[in-house]
Amino acid sequence: MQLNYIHDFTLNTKQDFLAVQQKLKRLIHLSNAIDTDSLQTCAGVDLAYWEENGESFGVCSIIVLDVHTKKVVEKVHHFGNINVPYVAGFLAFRELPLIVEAAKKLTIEPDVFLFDGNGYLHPHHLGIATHASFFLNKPTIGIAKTYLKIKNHDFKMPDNQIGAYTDIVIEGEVYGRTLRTRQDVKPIFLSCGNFIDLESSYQITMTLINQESRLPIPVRLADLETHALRKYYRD
DNA sequence: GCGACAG
DNA sequence: ATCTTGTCGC
Repeated sequence: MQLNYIHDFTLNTKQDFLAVQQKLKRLIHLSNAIDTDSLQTCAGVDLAYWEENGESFGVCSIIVLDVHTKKVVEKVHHFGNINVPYVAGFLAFRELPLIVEAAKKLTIEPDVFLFDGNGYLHPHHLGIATHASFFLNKPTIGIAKTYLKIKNHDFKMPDNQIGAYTDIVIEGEVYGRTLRTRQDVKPIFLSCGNFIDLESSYQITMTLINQESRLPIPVRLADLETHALRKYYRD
């Protein structure tokens, strides 16, 4: 599978993007069970944006954590131009160029990557987490803060208890789950990225939750880091 | 024309 | 995502 398209500016129409998603869709594998105890490291990925002289810039941060000590073991980032506009359903085409470059700077090869955005929970099962797996060749998990409505299907609110969830089933297929990671806090929307099953994704996500945020630690830290980096690059 | 719309 | 002040609560 040729993946250099991510830097090809001729691939910028919705039809082109759709064609790519349809092809990659066949290569998704969600039956792989991964035991949390067998993991060593996991990474969180996020981006921040800003405008300067009418140009769009972005910075991607990847934070790698030791799963068991919860300590940061590596931190990389990549800053650059943003050329693709945000269109719901096509987020990956906008964010992947910076993500791929940032990932190249990693010396550690994380066992799993957690993304700020959907994975399989997507109209074509190709949210950012799933799409990115084909570049990283590693298991990925999607963590979205708001719900992306698919086929007019609404999500069912889980109980107000840590770990409670309701699966998002659309036309008989499980797309992901609405997950309460903290009590009295809005749920997150979890879905497989690729090369991992939903149950493992759930276990890993819950293992990475602390009192600081409803988001798993690596994603939260990457979010904070991108804001700090933006402040740095702006000045 | 109007509303929806991951980040 | 980003632009932004105050404000409620632990």
